[in-house]
Amino acid sequence: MTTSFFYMGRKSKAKVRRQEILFHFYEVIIEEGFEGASIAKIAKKMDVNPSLLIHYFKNKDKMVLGLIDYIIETYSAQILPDFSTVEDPQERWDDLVDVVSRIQWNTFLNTTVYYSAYTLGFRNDEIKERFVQLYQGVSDRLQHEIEIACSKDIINVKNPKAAAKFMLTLMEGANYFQNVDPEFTGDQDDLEERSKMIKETINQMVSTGTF
Amino acid sequence: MTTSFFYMGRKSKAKVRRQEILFHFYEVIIEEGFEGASIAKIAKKMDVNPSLLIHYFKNKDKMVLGLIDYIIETYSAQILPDFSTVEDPQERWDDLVDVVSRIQWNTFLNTTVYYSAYTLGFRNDEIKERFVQLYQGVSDRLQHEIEIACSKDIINVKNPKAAAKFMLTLMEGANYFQNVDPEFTGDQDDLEERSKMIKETINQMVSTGTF
Amino acid sequence: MTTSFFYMGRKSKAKVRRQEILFHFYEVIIEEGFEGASIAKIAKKMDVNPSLLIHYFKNKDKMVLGLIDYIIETYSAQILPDFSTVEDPQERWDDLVDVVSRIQWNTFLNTTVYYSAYTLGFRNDEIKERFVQLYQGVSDRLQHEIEIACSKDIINVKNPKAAAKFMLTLMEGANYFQNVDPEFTGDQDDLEERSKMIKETINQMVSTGTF
Amino acid sequence: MTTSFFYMGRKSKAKVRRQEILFHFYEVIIEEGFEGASIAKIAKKMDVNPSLLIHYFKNKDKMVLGLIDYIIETYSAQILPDFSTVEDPQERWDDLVDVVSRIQWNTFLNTTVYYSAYTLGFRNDEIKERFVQLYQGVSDRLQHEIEIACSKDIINVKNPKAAAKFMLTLMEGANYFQNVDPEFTGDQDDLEERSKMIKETINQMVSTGTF
DNA sequence: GATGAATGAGTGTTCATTCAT
DNA sequence: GATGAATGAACACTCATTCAT
Repeated sequence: MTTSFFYMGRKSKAKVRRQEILFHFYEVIIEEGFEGASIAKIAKKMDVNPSLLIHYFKNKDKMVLGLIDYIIETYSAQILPDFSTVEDPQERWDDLVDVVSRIQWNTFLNTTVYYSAYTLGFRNDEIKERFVQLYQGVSDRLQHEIEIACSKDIINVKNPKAAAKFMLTLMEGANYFQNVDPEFTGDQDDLEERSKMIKETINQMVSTGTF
Repeated sequence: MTTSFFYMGRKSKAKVRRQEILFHFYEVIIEEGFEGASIAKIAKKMDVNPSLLIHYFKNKDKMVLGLIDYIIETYSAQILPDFSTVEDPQERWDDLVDVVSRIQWNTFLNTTVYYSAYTLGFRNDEIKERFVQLYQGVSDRLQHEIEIACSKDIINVKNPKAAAKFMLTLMEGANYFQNVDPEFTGDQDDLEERSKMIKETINQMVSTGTF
Repeated sequence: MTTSFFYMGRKSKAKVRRQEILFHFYEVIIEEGFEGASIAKIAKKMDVNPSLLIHYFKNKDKMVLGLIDYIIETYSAQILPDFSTVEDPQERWDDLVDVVSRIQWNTFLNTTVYYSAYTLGFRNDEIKERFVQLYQGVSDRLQHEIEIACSKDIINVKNPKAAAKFMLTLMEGANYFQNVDPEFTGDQDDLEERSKMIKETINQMVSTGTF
Repeated sequence: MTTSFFYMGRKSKAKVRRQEILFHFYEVIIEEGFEGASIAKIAKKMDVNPSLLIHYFKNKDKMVLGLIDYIIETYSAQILPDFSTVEDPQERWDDLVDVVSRIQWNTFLNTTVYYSAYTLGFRNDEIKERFVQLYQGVSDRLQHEIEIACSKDIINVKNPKAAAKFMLTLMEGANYFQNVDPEFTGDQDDLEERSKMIKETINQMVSTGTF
């Protein structure tokens, strides 16, 4: 539908509304699970008519895709800070490893929502592709940092890509396992200890020439 | 209650039926996702009446719990073989590391089904508990093997529990990451290479006194 | 779903229920038009749950097809009586022409329902086919009567098929036109007059060698 | 109210828009049936906002009435040409019969649309009235031509109105029947043959004093 | 003149489940 | 042990329509 200059009609609220809807979608999934998150429930939570959600997303499938994007953007934006401002190379590398070892993405992304989305990817290529790209992006950034650290002789790695993947594997494994570790308390000491272990593992691997 | 032959037969039939239902439940989840797996669809696939499923499981919640058990039993039974028959300690350790590094549980448990079940745990304590116990069991067995290898001076580990957790983390991380790695082809060479890297990582960590 | 001898389950009411549903479908169309005949309205009229209609017909399309069959069976059963018992050939022919000239199928089939169904045929080959066969059947029977009358020298027709089609055309045209004729009162005298004219037309055509 | 040039322009734009909407309404009915022709679909086809259609027609009922008018105007305009310019009375009559025998109104009016509209008349007096008047008009014109032909001794008819109705009946019956005649191919020869038969029938009836 | 926001009733259909047989 | 009848709540979605801009 072309919007001519003369007949503009009502101002679009689409961007804000869509964001708002996705936020509530997210909230309902937390409370009721992905399979329990119906349009009606989301609408009720927003105190609007269910058909309004359809108005903004055409159908639920597109709403789910919107949510996936929302999740992935959140993840991307928060998973790794920008290290390019850190001048000292040793410090830059230490910062990176520090961040990687401390990451608990269930603090900025609800676990149920995240795993629900991730699981959808196995039966939906469009969704899978987004996750692939997400991890590709993170992997690339890690690789980039590894290469820099390497060039400054901070670490010793022949295959930066493999090393980046190893780091990612460790990050994800730690996160995954945390969910089922009965000894995981979440308190500061526990987190510190785990972080330290991951850090040591990484440093061990990047200094002994394994990669 | 007498356990006559007849009674056994009856009981066994119910058991078989339940197994059969769970198997089809599993299959439907693969095709339609957890949220798409309805009693009607399962019944259709089995070519029986939907009421029959209710008859055997009382309600769907209990059917889901049955499925979780089914999954966890499968996982438990297949994740790690029994190494107690291997006499040579070095060989026993090598076998273990070999198995751990090669594990791809998506070969014996469908990824969608597994992650769906895993995700349910975040909102259902009963389910969570089963997963916790599952990993606890695996962790205990790994720890046990580490202790044996340690006592025979094959490896050098002060904190066997931490080492076991590290191995689990690596296993799960590798599995998780595989799903989103665009470079993962699944062919023999690729698998071999990944396996080798995990093996080296483990051996590196258990020999340098990190744990 | 196979119904073994041993486990028969509950007795099927399908045949009766389906008929009952179709009857109410028909009734609702009369009151609200085809486009206004929703499953909910039919169910309400029957004082049952809407999902019960789905239970018996799977979906609305199949319900519509069921209705078409219902209509066509009614039409077939009532449009022409059996003339084979009439022994005297002249009487047999006269009876036929009498019936044909008097037919007002809106007395045994509601006009809205009938035309709605007929109209559906233009966009649905399955429905169209049923109407084609319906008219084919009537045409065949007319042709058969014409041939008999011909062989007994009651009438003089070289092309019985064409004559049969002409009679059908006249029948349908008269019915169609009646609906939009402001002078059509429907009272006895009017009907008689129209009937007489059709009769004369037919007899004129089958005696002067037009066919 | 002054009919200034400007005002004319505005008024004309509305008229054009309304025509445009009705045209697309018509098109959607062809594709989706009357019951499937929603405002949203029409708007989508026109690539305008649904509210615009309401803006021009107030509500759907009035849009339907507009469509009926559109159909009836088209029908009226095309069903019978003006014969008043034909001077020779025999030729004039022959032309008329020729036209009548050849009419296939599904060439200038889609069958689905026409029958849908016609069917609506049974439950809506306003619509019925328009169809009645439509056929009244056609009937009057036929009667007029019959009277002229009679006065010139081309044909022999005592009851011109009855003869006109007969012609209309034949026209409509032929059209109706064509839709369900499996032997109707639509090719030139077939049409020619049918046309010839109708022509003969008419001429037979208007010369033998049946009317 | 035209758009987009928003509603509320309604659509067909699926859901898990109960109960009679 | 198994089926089929029946329900009632819920599902995603479409409907015509109103109103603000």
